[in-house]
Amino acid sequence: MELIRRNTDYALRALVLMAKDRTGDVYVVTRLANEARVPEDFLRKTLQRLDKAGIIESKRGPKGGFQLSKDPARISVLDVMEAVQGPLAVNRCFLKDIGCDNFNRCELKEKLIGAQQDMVDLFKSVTIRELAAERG
Amino acid sequence: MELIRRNTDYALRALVLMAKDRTGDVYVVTRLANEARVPEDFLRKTLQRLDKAGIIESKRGPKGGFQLSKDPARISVLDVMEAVQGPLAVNRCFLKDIGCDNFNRCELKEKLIGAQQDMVDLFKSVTIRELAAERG
DNA sequence: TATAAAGAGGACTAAAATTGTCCTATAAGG
DNA sequence: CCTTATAGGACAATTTTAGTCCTCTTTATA
Repeated sequence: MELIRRNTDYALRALVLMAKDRTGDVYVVTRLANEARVPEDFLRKTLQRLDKAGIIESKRGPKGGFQLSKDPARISVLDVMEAVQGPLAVNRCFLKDIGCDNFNRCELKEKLIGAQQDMVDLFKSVTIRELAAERG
Repeated sequence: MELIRRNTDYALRALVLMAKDRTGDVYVVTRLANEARVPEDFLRKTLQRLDKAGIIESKRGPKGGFQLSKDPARISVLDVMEAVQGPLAVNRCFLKDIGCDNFNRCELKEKLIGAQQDMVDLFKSVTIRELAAERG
């Protein structure tokens, strides 16, 4: 069971690259894909989602590419996960738009609702800035 | 993205049923499946995993079935998740037997390792007894 | 203004994981 | 020895995830 899927992983790697040498540059997917060692087309799709979520900005045409649109300290792993792999939930019952027939009579609910929030908080507390920080 | 899969969900429901009216009885899968409203054959497979993990015991033959082999207060949701859907990990790098080529040089690692432990603790802290407790 | 360099977006395929079913074997009670 | 139950493996169906490809649009600039 893994919580962070490949697309989120790829997205995080790309964001870390962008956050690292932050000259305000625009990054072309080809370069990001090479450096992060991930499939280019797939990464592009993934970055498009980050764009829609307002985490990065895209620019078309020559000299185009992707660019952080926020301070890395303000981008959490949760933001990225949700942008890229959808809402985080302990299980189906807690998913937006799905819910559960049985929700109001369910014994499992009460405790798990807390667990879900804890998980959300957890991933909200880790930011790209921290991930990009060099280790000693 | 959901963390608790269907098989774990089914397992939890069955365990809660067993924990509730605890007469030491043995439960036949057919009954559990009906009451929990889950596919019988699939549930049986799932219960076999719980058996191997030592969470329940199986008895064959007439008057056979499944039975809790532990105090429900000593069965955590984590136990069930791991028995039924495998080890819990934030991502592949942290999975037993897989690891990651890049593990020692990875910036993502440090923070996520903490997140993983927090999640484990979280699910370890919720037990079947609590799930089975009637709500007021 | 033509060209080339990007991303946008959709269709599609491939692969993998998950869920579910079925068949035969084995154990055990009456 | 018959019936009830699980064990276990093979298999099928479904869903999710990952990845590719083709065409379109945007835009810098020669």
